[in-house]
Amino acid sequence: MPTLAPVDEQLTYLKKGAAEIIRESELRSKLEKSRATGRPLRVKLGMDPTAPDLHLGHTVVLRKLKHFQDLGHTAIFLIGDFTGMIGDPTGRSATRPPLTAEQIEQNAETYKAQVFTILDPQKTVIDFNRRWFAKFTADDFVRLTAQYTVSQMLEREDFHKRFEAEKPIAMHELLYPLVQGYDSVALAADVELGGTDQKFNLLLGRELQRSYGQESQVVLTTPILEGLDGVQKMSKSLNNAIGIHEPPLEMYGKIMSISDQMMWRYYELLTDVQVAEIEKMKREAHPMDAKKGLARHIVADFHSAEMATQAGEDWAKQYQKDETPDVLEHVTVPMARILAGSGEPVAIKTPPADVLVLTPDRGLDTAVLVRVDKLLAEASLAESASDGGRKIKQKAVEIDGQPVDKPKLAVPRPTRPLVVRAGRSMKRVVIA
RNA sequence: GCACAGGUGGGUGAGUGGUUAAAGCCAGCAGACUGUAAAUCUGCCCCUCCUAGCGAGGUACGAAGGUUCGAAUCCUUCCCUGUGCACCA
Repeated sequence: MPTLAPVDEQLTYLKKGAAEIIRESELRSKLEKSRATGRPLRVKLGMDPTAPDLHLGHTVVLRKLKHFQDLGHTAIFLIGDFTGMIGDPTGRSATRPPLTAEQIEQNAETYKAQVFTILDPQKTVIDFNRRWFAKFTADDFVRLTAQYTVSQMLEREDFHKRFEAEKPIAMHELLYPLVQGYDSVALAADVELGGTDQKFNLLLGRELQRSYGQESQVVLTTPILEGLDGVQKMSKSLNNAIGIHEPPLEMYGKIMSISDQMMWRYYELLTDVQVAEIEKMKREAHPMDAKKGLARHIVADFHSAEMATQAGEDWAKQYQKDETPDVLEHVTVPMARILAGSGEPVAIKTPPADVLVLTPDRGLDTAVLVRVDKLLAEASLAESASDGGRKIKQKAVEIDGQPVDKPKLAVPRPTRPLVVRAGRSMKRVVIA
């Protein structure tokens, strides 16, 4: 194990981008002790394998774990396969069906892969809380629940609010923090990381450790990243998220669409750009250039520098110059699903008024008629055929650069790929 | 178990028998504008079909039945949530 860096240096590094550290003095003394003994700190970050697709919001805390890892401490990524089995009940209408063991395993695998886009696989300890909860007896459970009281539990803000508002609180929801807190006991964690929304749970871990005769962990929270709207937290279900596996151009474009104000927060929480440098850009750089820089940083992190550059060029083509990007998402649409009428080839020398004939096809004799609204729906450029029809009416659709104002399109055979644009999104569509 | 109060579109929240795919607001989408954005203005915002039209049909107000020419609106049963009471060998 290499010698750990001086404590002050470590602290500065770790404090950057942290929302709160409870308590900093304890972290300092833990760091000091660790440095003196050469024993790295055990740093825990837990996630439930319920939503297997990570987005940039999740990476904020992962990056913090990485920081600990960079300093030579032990990063423990805990997959809450037990807690995941219980099922997170926050959704109001339907109780989520409990995940099966297979789903959990599957999710855990995809989790690992995604987490390693940030963490160093060689140095990361992956653990599962099923490892200890599978052996938990009813006795153990009673002992665990006896460590805490209902009123203490109700201090938690969301429980409190729901209680006041006479909204339902399921029993197992109350159990959740206890179970999560016990993970820290089982792992003998020195530090636990989490979003600020996890504060209560993390603090509970401290108390439980004390109850079980351990030294309390230090809690370090990271801010919850706002999504593309700049207001609500980033979340897939709120449709304001940037997934870490999104294609470069899409990722780049989404970052470019955030507000100027939000971009600084993204700089702070999602890049390693120094604070001083960020401040300098705020004063001197053109917002658009700064934002392009941000987009390039982030795309490079999850793809590569080359792809980031390519995405930057393509983005400029699509949104600034109104050209077609070099790298475009492909999608194949089965002809049979989008046919208009019988699907019999028709003469297009004199096309009906509701049929669009693309310029290069003008001289052709026959073609098959397809419905543009369905084409959009099948290519995921519209939510449904109805939605596609609306977009056509709103003059949001272009095919090969030509505005579409008709419900049908003449497609000659053999078909060629078409560049279809619906509003902001654009795809290369192959009709097969 | 009993009583009371509730369950409306992605979210809020109107609507108590009939110009209603269901007000308003928020979110979302599209167009104009722009520096990508923000702000602003305009249109859209369940699905399907087509002759693409202020077209036709089908679904929709917890669920299922019923009353009625007609129900989100009335009745019945059921489900779910909350509160109070009861129960607690």
